[in-house]
Amino acid sequence: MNQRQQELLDRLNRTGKTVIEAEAEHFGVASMTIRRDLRFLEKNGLAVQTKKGAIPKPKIYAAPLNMAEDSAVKRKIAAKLLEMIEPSSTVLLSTGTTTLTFARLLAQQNLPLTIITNSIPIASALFQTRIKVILIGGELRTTSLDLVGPAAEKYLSEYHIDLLVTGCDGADAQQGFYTSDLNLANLEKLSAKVSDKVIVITESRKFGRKALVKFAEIADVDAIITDNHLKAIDRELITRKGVEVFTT
Amino acid sequence: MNQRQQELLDRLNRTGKTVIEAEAEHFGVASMTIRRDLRFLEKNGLAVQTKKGAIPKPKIYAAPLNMAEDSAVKRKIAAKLLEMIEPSSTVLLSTGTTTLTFARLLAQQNLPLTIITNSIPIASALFQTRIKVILIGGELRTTSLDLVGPAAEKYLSEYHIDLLVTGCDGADAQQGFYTSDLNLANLEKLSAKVSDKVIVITESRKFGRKALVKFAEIADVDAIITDNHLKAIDRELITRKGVEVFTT
DNA sequence: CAAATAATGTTATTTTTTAACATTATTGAA
DNA sequence: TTCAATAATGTTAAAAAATAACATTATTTG
Repeated sequence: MNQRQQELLDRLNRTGKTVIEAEAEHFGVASMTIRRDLRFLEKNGLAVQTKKGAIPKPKIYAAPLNMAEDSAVKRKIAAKLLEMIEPSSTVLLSTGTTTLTFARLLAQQNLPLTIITNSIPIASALFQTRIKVILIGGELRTTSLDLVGPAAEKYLSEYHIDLLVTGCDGADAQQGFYTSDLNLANLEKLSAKVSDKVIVITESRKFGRKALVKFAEIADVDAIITDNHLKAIDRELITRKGVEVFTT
Repeated sequence: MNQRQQELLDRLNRTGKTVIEAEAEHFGVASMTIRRDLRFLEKNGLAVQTKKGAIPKPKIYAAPLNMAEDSAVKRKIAAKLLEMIEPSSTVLLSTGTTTLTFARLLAQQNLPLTIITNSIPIASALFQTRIKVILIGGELRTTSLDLVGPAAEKYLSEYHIDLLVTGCDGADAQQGFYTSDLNLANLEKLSAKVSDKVIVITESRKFGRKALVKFAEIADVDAIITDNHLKAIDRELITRKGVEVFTT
């Protein structure tokens, strides 16, 4: 990589994008040269060519972040939740793919909020918005870029939260909510304890699937937001326990 | 957003990219329609148009991660530091570009270590390695994806650290080390207090530049690692205070 | 130094993108 | 329901961008 390509990459990384014609002029070279540079950077995994230039190659967190495909169902659930958020409140947003979808939606709004989370992808999604972000410390899970463990619990225990928003790996209309990680289950239990209100957001297909550890009873939560494929019998069971159900 | 756009976005997120002509065929519509869809997705911050299609919008602001250009100087300093690391020790790696370069080097080794850090880029760099990573919680700084503030200090105060490795924004051979953020300075002071040993790694060009807040005296640290352009007079002043100086 | 090689520039050609308008579908009010 | 209004999609010509191929200029190296 030559001097010009180095500088080009630096400028690209600093500004977030580059435009061929402008760079050609800046460096005083033919635009074909910049095109060749961008091809080179792309081939080496440092950039992705766009319409008239390039952007930096999406980096480090890309994989774990993309794994949370923003499905249409999740986006609808997130939109429903958004209606219920009080401006200026403090919301604890637990790790998960549905909660991440919600965070991305939040990032596009202009709500004054404080978000506390144990998920690096969620914290990143809210980076450089009006939202004040507090990341819970703890041990980094190698599977999902989030923070759990006793240290995380200790950290969280000092806070008071208006609203906890969490997802789940499995749910049962009679039994409650499940997750597949013991450490995370402990953190979820504590989260509910320090929060005034608890909302679970989850795709309806999670109902009927149990996972490793139960972290909450149905009656422990105030509301569930899910999609409109929730079975009538499940809905009935849940509302009978005094828990509100919202569907998309 | 209509049905087709939803599905297009889902496919895009699942596969990581999309090609106009292929999608036009898949949906049985004119390629112009897919073009319009991609424009729409781009306008809504969900995708970035590329040469013949689009990729998902990079989920995280890339600049602070990339800003740590791994300069040759920084890589040499990092290599020097690596020689001094005790296996199985607990190292506190503070936020900064030079420390990030070191983290990237660490990720390529196979050392059993525990790294505690307040930097998301550093934690990410060490993701999925043999290294156990503990991320200090706290308030997310909008400039640099790291965590500071009273909560971070409280969290850190519970730990005992073998070695603190930190950089600086400015240094003076008589006065000490400077940073440009008050919150970070407080955290650095505390970090030194809970650590047995302190090493500062910094490019020599930082000497002679003072920044907003002093966070340590020269004599507070055990060693300084820098490049071989450190002025002889500075080196003399530092060693006279009983602080070791290593150069690349 | 001179041949070989690499980098850059130039330009004609191809491909992609856009804009503008035509056509078809959808909506909503009478 | 009909029928205008509006929105979505299709078609095509024009513009812009990207490429390939070759010319020219630097740079290396024996």
